[in-house]
Amino acid sequence: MDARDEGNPMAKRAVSIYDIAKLAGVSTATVSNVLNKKGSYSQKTRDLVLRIAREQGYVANFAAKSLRESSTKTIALLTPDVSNDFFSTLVLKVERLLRAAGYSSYICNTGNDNEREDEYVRGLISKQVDGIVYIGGTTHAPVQAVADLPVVHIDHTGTTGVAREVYVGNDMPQLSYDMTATLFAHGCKRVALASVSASLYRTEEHDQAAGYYRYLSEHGVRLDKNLVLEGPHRQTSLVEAAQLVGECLDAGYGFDGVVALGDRVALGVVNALKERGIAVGTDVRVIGMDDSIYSRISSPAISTVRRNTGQLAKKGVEALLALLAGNKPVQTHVVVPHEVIERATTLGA
Amino acid sequence: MDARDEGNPMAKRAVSIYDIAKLAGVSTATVSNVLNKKGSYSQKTRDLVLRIAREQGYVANFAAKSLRESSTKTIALLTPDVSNDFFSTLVLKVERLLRAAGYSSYICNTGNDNEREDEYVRGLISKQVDGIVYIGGTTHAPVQAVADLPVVHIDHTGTTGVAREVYVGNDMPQLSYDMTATLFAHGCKRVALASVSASLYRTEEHDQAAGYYRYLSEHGVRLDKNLVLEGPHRQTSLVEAAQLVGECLDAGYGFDGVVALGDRVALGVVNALKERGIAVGTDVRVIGMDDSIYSRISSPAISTVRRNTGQLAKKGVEALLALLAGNKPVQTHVVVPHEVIERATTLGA
DNA sequence: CCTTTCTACGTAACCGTTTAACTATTGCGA
DNA sequence: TCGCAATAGTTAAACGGTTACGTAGAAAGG
Repeated sequence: MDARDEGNPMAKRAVSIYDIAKLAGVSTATVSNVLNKKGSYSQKTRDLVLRIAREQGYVANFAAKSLRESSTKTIALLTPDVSNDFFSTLVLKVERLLRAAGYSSYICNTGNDNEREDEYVRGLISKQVDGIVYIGGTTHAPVQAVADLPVVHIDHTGTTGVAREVYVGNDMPQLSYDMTATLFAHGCKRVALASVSASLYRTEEHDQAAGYYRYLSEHGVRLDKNLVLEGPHRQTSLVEAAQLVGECLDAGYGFDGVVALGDRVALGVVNALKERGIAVGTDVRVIGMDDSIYSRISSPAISTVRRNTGQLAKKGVEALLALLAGNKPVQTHVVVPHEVIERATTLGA
Repeated sequence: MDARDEGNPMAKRAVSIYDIAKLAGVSTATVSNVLNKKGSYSQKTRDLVLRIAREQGYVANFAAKSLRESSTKTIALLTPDVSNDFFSTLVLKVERLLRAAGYSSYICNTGNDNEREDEYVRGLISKQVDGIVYIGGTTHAPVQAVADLPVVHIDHTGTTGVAREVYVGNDMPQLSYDMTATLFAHGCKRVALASVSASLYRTEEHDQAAGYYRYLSEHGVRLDKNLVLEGPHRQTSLVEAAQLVGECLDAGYGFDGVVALGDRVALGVVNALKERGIAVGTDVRVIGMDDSIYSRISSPAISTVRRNTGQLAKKGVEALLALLAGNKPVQTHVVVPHEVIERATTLGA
């Protein structure tokens, strides 16, 4: 009886390169060479080894391989909330591109909890990931020093202080500027700002609001603090947004346009307006942001800003692959253009 | 110069147990023992090793550890679509429970592509995951034989033919039965069935519809084929549902209730009805399923069925942990109770 | 004082792969 | 015929941990 067959009969060891070598009557080196198309071997040996490998259902031991090669061909994707439509879209697109490039992805949901994030990162370093992609949101505390891994931030603020680091995102101030401009272009006179996302996006959100303020000051519109609707940051941004808008209306602060920093927020606003019998798209125009499912399922459909997740993912992955290849990135801050999508809530009817 | 310091200066090797042993003047065995709280060592040695480990920023090499132990403490979570609210909730809850039990999760998005799923599974076996959890949807083709790993299915149909396998889910036929019963209890006479989810859930969906048919036959209600609204299965179940309902109305097939197999479908139905000026909740009552975000953001809020993701996750993880511990599962099919949540679309006003 | 039993380590094998370095055989040109 | 190169392999070390087993020294018991 082969020594390797002993022990717990339940736990039948997986077949290894060693077993194949034995069956084929060659050395493990040759088996390895054949399987990796390296070195030299005869056609006959190749066929034999391949046949046996298939017959035995051989599958390489990843741990052994990455221990030896000290490379895992795995990238960690850190995102605050995969159940967020925008983020999960981004995550999925990044994952697809990485897979096409021969990398596996390790999807981590941090819940925007810095402690959990650090815990994750420690685990990831232990797991020897080859790189890290932060997707969405903000990391408030400086991110834990991340060995010397390449890091890419997609729609994410926060720094790791690592040498090889690239940021990919939209020009958020310009984005809210364009949203505001769109409403004024439709003749709106009093435009409110609604921002009630979860605290996840605080820093980013601050940037976002900037464009609203800049538009007003550039166009000589007096800022009315009563029209800046900012709630405490809870999960249900939608319900909260509806509430804030309701309170604003009930308090008699009239407005004819709403810049909503997020489609969920916009949807809450639209619902609140509808409930009060206000004609959305004519009496009050609303624009959201992200071109997420929420803007499309709404009735009336919500105008929004497409942030171009496809490009964000593509540029991010390109940057990461460049870093992994050891190249210095061409630019450390990549800006992806956005696009205003007008629908019923600004066009009316 | 230490031999281990040679080579590419960029790629500074991570500090290993070997380095610590050298610095502490002990053997690697002792270091390992201290770090794992095994074996015996003096207080002095313990403190010394721990201090050096901390100072050097030691982090264990996961590949080496799992190669030696042939266990990764990692579970694969296979789900058709993480951007689906219901699935991602389930995934997140399962992940949290597993982490509490000391397991990492490897989240895989199969896109319900059997080929991609097989590719994933091969990779997972290579990565030596300790177990697999299928979350949501259906695997049409028999799932690839999955070594001898424990497998748990949560809200998922399809078999791996593996020895240690447990199913956790709701009683779907009963669920649609209860949905139908709810509408009839409100006095509805003609109840339609709308099912337009993506093909992801086909088998499961077939089960789902069963309760609708059973209710009708048990209560002597004649089945009107015109009220069974089934679209070709596309992604945008919402738009499609709205379209189907619209066509049905335009064709003059009246109804006063809709059983929608999914909240997205229900939302599409509600939107279509509203657009035609039909009073949802009084003229026509609608009930969805999953208690997802879609039912809550709708205005009017949509009645739905809570499937209890908390329990689904909990029972699933419990079963998996039992299997991992080598125990035979108490039951191979666990049924989690559901609960009808009535909101405005069945209660009116 | 001798034997036994602990305590506190050290030694070395092992997990499965890759790969540098080496060997043996063959072919071929000069 | 000799030398050289190419082909087809083999051997053994290395990756970074864990752990069975060995052992030196101290304490304890008779």
